[in-house]
Amino acid sequence: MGPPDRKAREKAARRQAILDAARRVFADKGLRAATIDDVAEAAELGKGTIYLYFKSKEEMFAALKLEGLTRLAARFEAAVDRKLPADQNLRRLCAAYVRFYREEPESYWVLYFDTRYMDKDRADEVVETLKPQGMQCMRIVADVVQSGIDAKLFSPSVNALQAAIVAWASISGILFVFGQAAGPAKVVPFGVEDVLRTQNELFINGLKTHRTGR
Amino acid sequence: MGPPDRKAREKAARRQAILDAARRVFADKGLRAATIDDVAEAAELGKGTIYLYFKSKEEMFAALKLEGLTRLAARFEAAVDRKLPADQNLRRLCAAYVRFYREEPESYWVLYFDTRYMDKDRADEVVETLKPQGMQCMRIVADVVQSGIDAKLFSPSVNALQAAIVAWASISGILFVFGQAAGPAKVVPFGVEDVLRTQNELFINGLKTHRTGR
Amino acid sequence: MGPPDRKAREKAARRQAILDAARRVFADKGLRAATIDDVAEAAELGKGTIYLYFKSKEEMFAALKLEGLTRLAARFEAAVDRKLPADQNLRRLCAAYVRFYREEPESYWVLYFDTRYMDKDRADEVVETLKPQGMQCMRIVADVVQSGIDAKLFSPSVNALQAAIVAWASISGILFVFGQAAGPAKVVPFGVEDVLRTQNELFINGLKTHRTGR
Amino acid sequence: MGPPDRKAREKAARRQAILDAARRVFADKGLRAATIDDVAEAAELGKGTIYLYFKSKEEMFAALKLEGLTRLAARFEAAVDRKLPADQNLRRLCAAYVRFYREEPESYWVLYFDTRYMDKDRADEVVETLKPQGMQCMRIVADVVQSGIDAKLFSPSVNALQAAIVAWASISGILFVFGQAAGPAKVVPFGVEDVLRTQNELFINGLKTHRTGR
DNA sequence: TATGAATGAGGATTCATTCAT
DNA sequence: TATGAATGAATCCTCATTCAT
Repeated sequence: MGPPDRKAREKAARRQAILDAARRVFADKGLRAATIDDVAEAAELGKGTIYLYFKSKEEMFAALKLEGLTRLAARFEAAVDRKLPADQNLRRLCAAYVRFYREEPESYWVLYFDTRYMDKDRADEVVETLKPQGMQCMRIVADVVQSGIDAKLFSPSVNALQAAIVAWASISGILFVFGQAAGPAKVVPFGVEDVLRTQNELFINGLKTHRTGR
Repeated sequence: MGPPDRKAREKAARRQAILDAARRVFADKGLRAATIDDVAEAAELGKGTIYLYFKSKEEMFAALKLEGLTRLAARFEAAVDRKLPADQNLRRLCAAYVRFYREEPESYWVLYFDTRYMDKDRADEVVETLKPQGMQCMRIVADVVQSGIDAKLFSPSVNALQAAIVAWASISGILFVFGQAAGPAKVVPFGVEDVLRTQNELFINGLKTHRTGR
Repeated sequence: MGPPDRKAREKAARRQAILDAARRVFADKGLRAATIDDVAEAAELGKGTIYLYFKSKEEMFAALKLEGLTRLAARFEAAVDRKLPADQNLRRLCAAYVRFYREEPESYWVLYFDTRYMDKDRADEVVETLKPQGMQCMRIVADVVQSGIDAKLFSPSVNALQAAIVAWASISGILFVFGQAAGPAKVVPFGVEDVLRTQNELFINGLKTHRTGR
Repeated sequence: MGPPDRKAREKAARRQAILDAARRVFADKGLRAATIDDVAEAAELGKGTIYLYFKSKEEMFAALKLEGLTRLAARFEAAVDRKLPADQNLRRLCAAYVRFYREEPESYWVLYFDTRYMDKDRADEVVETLKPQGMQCMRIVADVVQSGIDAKLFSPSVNALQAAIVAWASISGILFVFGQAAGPAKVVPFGVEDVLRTQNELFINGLKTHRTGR
């Protein structure tokens, strides 16, 4: 715990401060319009300093993605109560996701921003970094589903991990589609909450065993 | 049906040719990186000519969105066979969507591109233009769900239109999440088809009446 | 007076119609912002047609200049009444100029637009075209001054032509300076009419013989 | 004074260097044809750098206008010698203006460039900035006229400020009209100096009391 | 380590002019 | 003669990134 350690801690703190500033700026001006200058100003740092902590704007995005995913994982972790039945927990997970979306929308949006437009190499790097957190999120959901299967609440033919992905992607998709300024969701007379509730019930219901199989 | 008619037809054809070129360019270089110059070159036209047909890059995007939605609606229309049971039709609709995504991915991606980053006014305009087609897509799905309810295949407590949105957004979300170069979906050992099949079955199952309500 | 004559007359009329349209457009949108398209539309002609009558935008400007000068000369001609004393006539000329400025401001502005920025050759050509009309305007004023000298109303040491130029340029200068959106004249609490009246009286007074020479 | 002071001085110097380069470029290529690239090249700076010092091309023009006016005010200030009679001082002011025009014509021309074609808002801003300097120029001339009135050299019925404006606008007008590549002044056999001398004498003479008022 | 001035490639858009019909 | 679709050079401005201090 000598000086080099303190140095490292300070460096990490500064890096975090930049990420926080970036998130604020993106929330304000939108992902597209925000510039490095904006971030630097918000962080009360020189523009050049940003580049001491992030090789490029893209890397900053990647870091933000990772952070968002980490925050989401933490919310998921906190949402699950092992003493409750699986369907209850799924509802709680869904609610946790929605709160995440409501409370820090830019953390949500940054998850879906721009990855499709990175170079392949860059993208692969990012994926590599994101893998553990992404997996953890999936794991939490999958575990809940599995516990439901184990408790005979859900059909034994369900693949827990696949179901977790379906849940994740469905909810993400709904939030995404509703979050767009223009989008198919704008043409219907429902709010995002209504649709999410429906999705949740259909999903949970879908996991259960039916008298009449298909 | 004299010359003015031919003029109009030629104008429409040229416009269409530009849209086709644009779609190709976007598929090649990605939505973000593509420039008007690229489109002009692909269309074998001067840069200025593009502006005779589209007031701005944004308007071109809007046109592309509308076109994509129209194509998708047509595929949906063709996919439904009223003589089949509702669950079969839902599977066919899902398959149609996936084919759309496979066969003209850029038509899919352009639907979700950039709307969140437009000015509010511009976005509202675009929404207004897109509404009819968007509604039609939803309608087709909703009608199938309703027919399932009427046939007692699905639970009477289901709201057909909401279910349609859930289906739409879920599938869109899955495609979106899997289409990302980097994304949570990259961390799991399944292909998009597997997940879509699971989603489809869960969804259809979810619509059915259970012995045990929740 | 056969058909070729009619052709020529029609051509001239069309040309005039274009100039009229151009003047209207320039008055509407400002000299700078007006495009050939605007003129064509205002003239209810195709854009290409404009080029059948004017080799270039610049030539159209030159034609407009000539026309403006001709109109001004006509107003000057009409303003002078040989039976009145010279100072009266000078006031009438000044008033005629102001009316010109008030009633067709674009004719005024076009006189001063852009000439400084033409190629030397082009400018010389234009000057050559403008010379007769310009000279005529000067002549009218100079004749009035000369008549005042002859009538012993004005000092015999005055050079009539130079005085005419002074009058012309002074009034033009005042109108110009006051017509600017931003300009020194905007900082003073007088209207253009006040200043013109003052200029007029000072000028006329200046032409008269003083008891005390300088 | 420390480094921040030096920084500020350097920044101001660079800004000034850009303005100087701009003036040179405008003198070379004409106000219209000069581009930001030209200015950047002349200043031996990158194009982007210009935008660090001036928000837009228009702002650079405004700065140039202000600078020109300030230089002119300084020349006016220096030209007046309170110990001399008012008519002498008026001649000296006129001469100072002409020297300004001869020695830095682009400073003169930029004063009259483009203001008529700015947006109203932009123009108002510019006027606001220019007001103090513009007023000072007028003041200097008006004070001289007033001193002539006080000394009974000029008529007591003269309004000093209006007379100042007349003088200013008349001389500006003459310079403007003679400076045009094409213009009415090109048709007469006098040089600008002749005409200015005439204007000067007529003006001064006009200010004096006549035996015969009108 | 921190800075912010400098950079210049890049991109959207405009518009005078041409030319095939 | 009349047209208007096509053109592309020209221009302003942005912003991620570098680098000397």
